[in-house]
This record gives sequence, C-alpha cells and structure tokens, in this order.
Amino acid sequence: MVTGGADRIRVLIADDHPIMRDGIAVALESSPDMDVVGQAADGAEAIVRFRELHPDVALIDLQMPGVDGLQAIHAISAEFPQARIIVLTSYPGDARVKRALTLGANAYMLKTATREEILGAIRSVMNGRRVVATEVAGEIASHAWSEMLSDRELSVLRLVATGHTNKRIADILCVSEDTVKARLKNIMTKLGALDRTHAVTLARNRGFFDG
Amino acid sequence: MVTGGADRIRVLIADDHPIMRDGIAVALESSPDMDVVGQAADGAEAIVRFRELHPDVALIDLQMPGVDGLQAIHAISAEFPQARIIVLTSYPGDARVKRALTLGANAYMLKTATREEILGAIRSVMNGRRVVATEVAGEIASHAWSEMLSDRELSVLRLVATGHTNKRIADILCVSEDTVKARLKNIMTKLGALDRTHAVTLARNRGFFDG
DNA sequence: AGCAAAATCACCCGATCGGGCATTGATCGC
DNA sequence: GCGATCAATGCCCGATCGGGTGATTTTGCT
Repeated sequence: MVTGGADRIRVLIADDHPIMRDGIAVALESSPDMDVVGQAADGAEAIVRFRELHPDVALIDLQMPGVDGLQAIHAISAEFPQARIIVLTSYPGDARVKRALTLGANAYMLKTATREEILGAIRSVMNGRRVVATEVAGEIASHAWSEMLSDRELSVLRLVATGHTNKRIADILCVSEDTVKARLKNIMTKLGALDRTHAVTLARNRGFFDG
Repeated sequence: MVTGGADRIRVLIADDHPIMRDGIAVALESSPDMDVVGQAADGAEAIVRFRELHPDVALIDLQMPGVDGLQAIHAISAEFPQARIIVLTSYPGDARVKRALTLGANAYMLKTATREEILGAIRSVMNGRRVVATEVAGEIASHAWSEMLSDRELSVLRLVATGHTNKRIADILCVSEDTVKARLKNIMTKLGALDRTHAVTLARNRGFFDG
C-alpha cells in the first residue's frame, strides 16, 4: 500500500490522450496531498470509473470519442449530485463553458494552465469554490448579454453548416421553409452574424458545436 | 552531468500545454536511449531552442500561439535541412498533414498515440524513415485525388467564413466580383461542397484553416 | 389557470448566390 | 516561339437568401 494518508484527495483523470493523462498524473503525484486513483480514455469509461471509485474530484476533458465530456459530466452529476468535477480542456468558448457549468462542472480550466494552477483549482473545488480560468472568464463576460442557442436552433445551424438549403432543412425537420427562415434569422440576430456562413463560424468559435 | 551516454537521442519538445510537455518528457525519460534537452511553449521559442540546442529530433505541436507549428517547422527546416521533425498534434485533416510534411516534417502523429507509438516514431525518424499515424494515412488516401487550395482560394474562403459577400470580398482583394465568384466556384468544386457555407465547413474539417 | 417565451407558419421583395459560357492576359514548360 | 495552364473578367438567369411584418400554436413556469 503506497498511499498511506487517508485524507489525500482522490482524483480521477478522463482524457483521450494517454500522454496528457501521464502529464496530469505526474503533476498530481508531485503533490503530497493528492492521489490519482483512476484514469479513463473516454466518457463512458469515466462514468464507470466514477461509479466504482467515488473519487473526490474528477478531471475531465471535453473532447473525447464516443460519449464526450459534457455527456459524462451530465451523467455523473445526475447520479452523484455532490461530485466535484473539473473540466480540463484545450478550448475556451463561452457556450461550451456555460454548458459544462450548468451540467454540473465545478471548474473550467484550459490545458495551457500550469501544474500549480491545476493543483490550485483542485484544492479550491475541494473547498467548495467554483473556478473558471481567467481567459475564459473574460470571454464569458464579453458575451454575458448574448443569449444561448436552443436545441432547435442548433439543429438548424448544424444542417446549415453541412450545406443544406432552407427548403431541405425544412423537409428534414418536418417544418415549413418559413419556419426555418425564422429560426435562422433569430440565430443570426443572437450571434450578430452577417449571413448563414458567418453564423456557423461564430457558433464554432464560441463552442456551440461539439468540435 | 546526468546524461552519460553520448549516443542518446536528444529531443526538443514544443507544445503550449505545460502538462502535455510533462507527459511527453516522462515518456521519453522512461526510455534509456532518449533525453529531453529542451522545451518550448510556442513556435518562436521552438526556433530559438532548435538553433541553440541542435536536437536530434524535435516534437512539435501545430496549435501554438503566435508563431504556430507550421511556421516553426518551415523556419527550422529551411535553416537546418537535415533536421528531424515530428508533428505531435490533436487533429488530423489531410490538408494540415500534407502541408506539414511538405514544409519539412518527417512524421505526423496524433496525441491519441501511446508512449510506445511516440517512441517508435522517434526511432523510425532517426533511422531516416517517415511516419504517418494510421488514422491520418487513411484520411490522406481518401482525399488523394482531390487538389489542395491555393493561397488565393484560402484568402477568399477565409473572407467567406467571416460573412463577407462576394462584392465585399472583391473590394477587399481588389478584384472584380466575377473573379471572386469564379474562385469560389472552383473552391466548391474542389471540395465537393454544396454551397459556400458547406465549403467553409469542409475546409475546416480537412485542416485548411489554422484552427 | 394564466402569462411569457419559444416555435410554427405565411407573404412580399430586393439582394445575393450559384451555374453556364466565353474572353483576355500572364506565366510556365517544352 | 507555342501550346498549356491559370487568374481575372464579363454577362445571363433562375434559385436561394435575408429583411420586414404579422398571426397562431405550443410549451414552460408560476
């Protein structure tokens, strides 16, 4: 038994990059009050590991194959409302951040963060605080007034992105073309887009899409 | 002096994620025939480090702030034609891969690769071979027939992505609107896009943009 | 139950787009 | 030199888009 202390923070790591998991692991093991108790390479595995390990905190990446990070956070948070979850991902994007936080995440960190920032975030979350990387916080602030996109609007925008005409989108979603136009008009207003193409670009940059 | 062997592979790591650099470092240091001789957090630093360290091989990420990986590869390869460069990045995209390889990279690996695959790639490159991750190889094969986009076409497409109308693009590029339309028509044919929006999406997915 | 918000559908119209077809220079390789 | 290739340009025209305005229905929340 290597881990002697009973009060050490038990951490679960979920990331589809093996090398990144190693990097996180060495950072945590370098701290005397933390232990990596498990790792997962995708969202489905993260959920299973969380169920069997009941870690004090889970470090989860958003970009993962199959069940992605957001879905994993949702599932874990629904089953374990007291779960401490930290998002550690490559990309900002206010929409992504808001979704992660509302789905149950307690912190949103970027992979550009240093070991110390990661460790600090873990300790803060363990103390019941919420943490958002400063780069991300500014982004959220600058989009504070703007509204989110509804599921319906995202469906329309995804079809727009893949080159479908309004009429075709209407057929696919089983609504009239005018409805699609109304939806799209609303989307462009919300995003401040000049046209449909710009709307797709802005939505991508703000993290409305799962890429 | 820790590094006793004179025949060990000297590696430079360039990645803007500190934790990822750590992960790569532990993987390399776990191998008795490799040494991490330097690290860089962006392309500009990578160039400087390469100049002063002359590593046997450089592991470079493409997504980096300021001078990105492609520019760094270009600069290093131009100054040191014998340089061994391995791209280690998160994303595939045949266009990105082709650009990296033509700019001087000797290998293209994804961060989903295991330590063993990374170490193997380094040894292969040291033996003069080229390495391309299998996931990426298949992608290139499936787009083997399709042509690349020219700089001019990329300029047009970037403006399309940001919501500019053909007329405005024409003014910005100081050409006639008909020229822009001709260029765009050609772009859509090359990419097999249904409309301008689809063209932007396909270009993004295939790595024509620096995102 | 009752109000607010979102979603749906409808019509008009000017601007923009995308396809087809043809012409001019300029650069490049043979 | 000369054909080839490509960027640039022009015109026509039907399809699509984006803006404005208004009405009805559904949904959610109090």
